[in-house]
Amino acid sequence: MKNRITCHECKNEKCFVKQGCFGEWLNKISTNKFQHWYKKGDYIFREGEPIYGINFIQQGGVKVVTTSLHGREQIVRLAKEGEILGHRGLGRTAYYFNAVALMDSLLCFVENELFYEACMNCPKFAFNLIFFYASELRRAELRVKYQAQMNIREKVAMAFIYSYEAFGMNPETKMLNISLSRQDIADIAGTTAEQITRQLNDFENEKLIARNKRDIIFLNIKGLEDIVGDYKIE
Amino acid sequence: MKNRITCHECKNEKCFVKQGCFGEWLNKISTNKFQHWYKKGDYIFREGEPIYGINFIQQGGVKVVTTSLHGREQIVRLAKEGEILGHRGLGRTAYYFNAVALMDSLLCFVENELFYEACMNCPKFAFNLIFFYASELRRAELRVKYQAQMNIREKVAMAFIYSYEAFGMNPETKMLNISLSRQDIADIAGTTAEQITRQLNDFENEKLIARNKRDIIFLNIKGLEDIVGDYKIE
DNA sequence: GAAAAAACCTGCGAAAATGCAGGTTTGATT
DNA sequence: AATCAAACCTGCATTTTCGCAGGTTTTTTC
Repeated sequence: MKNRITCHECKNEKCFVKQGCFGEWLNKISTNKFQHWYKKGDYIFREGEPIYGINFIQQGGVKVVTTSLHGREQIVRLAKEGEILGHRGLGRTAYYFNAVALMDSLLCFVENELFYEACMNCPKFAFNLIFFYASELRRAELRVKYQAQMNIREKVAMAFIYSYEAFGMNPETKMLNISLSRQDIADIAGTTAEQITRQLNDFENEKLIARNKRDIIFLNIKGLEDIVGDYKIE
Repeated sequence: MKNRITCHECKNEKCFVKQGCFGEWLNKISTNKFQHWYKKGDYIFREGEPIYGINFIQQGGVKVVTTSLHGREQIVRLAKEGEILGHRGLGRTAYYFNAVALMDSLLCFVENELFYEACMNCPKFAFNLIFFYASELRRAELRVKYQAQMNIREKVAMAFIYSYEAFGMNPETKMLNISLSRQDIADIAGTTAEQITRQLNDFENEKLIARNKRDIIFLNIKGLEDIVGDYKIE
């Protein structure tokens, strides 16, 4: 709750709240929201926990991940500052997935009642939300197809493209703006950490990617996109 | 447009329109909606076509399918009477998937403007829609995990469970209430038609399923659920 | 900065899934 | 009822993916 940032001060212009709520309702959310810092690796919520409200990422990055099965997890989404978190649970009482901070992150939390009231009273807020869901649904269903049809090479290329789109890269060093372990990348791609290493070798030989210690350096994003070129990327 | 069924006569009590719109707005939709029969195999919409409105299935069954790639498609959803169709395109101008009638089907079509107005003026309608999206998103993301982690046996079992949940079975004959080709099942499961045949052999030997010509007979649904038991089904 | 722990790399055999080809059954048409 | 086309079944070789095990590098801890 310390270092409190009001919605008016907040620089995330794409945040749903700033996009859809105005005047009285922006004030209400701004004064009634809770803020909390999570350290890298902290769980923001876990599957099965009760849902008291909804989160917005003020700073940082988060992975949404299924519970482990046969030793494997699946990363369902990467989210960064300005994005909403926990929206899958709307209308439900318990979370279905886990959310883990990928770096130190500051989250804004709005309780259910206030959120529902804002939906009812700010049509633009509700509408943006519906559009957002439609877009997320489309992307998730595309990913079903990717997992079903892509080979490992394509899946790994897609995992890097996805990470790049989610977090971007440092324009000078061309390094991915987040630290992902081989296992994290495997959990995005839907394969094993060993396969990620093997594909990294290939991509390095093809001058698509370089490695510096554990960091990924993007040499040729277009080249990666060409690998998955037959599939729709949006 | 012939055989017109008004919303008041309609027996699909779970339809979003009947659940969320009342009085004046139910009348407006009822009188302004279009109805159209599609024959088995007809395309209801195709990827890339402009979106003029949204569909509700009055009778019949539909598959939503990605465009073919390397000779493979992916069935993204099965939908039957009472369900909404085309909601992925909200806020967009062109469809992202194809919808094909699996049997002769009657669809109700509501144009964009009327639909948007109803959203704005019937809060329950908009709210139900948001909850529906949240639920669909959750299910789609679970399917990403299934495609990434399940083996063929589990995927095929899941495809039968999904078909059963989507369309049900005849209580006397225990036959699936829809005719799906091996290729259709493969496109749900995310594998090839040959694998479906092979798994059908196994399931038949295990007395989980029987075959009558090309129809599937469910002998032991619990047994199928046990195969995917480690995975969350919801 | 040394020691310990964690993450990463790589070769290889095993397992799983695929794709083809040829034969069989089913359903539609006349 | 005969014919034809489509859908289905099945064996087998090939390809792809996996998972272990042991060694190496990087990061963390004290």
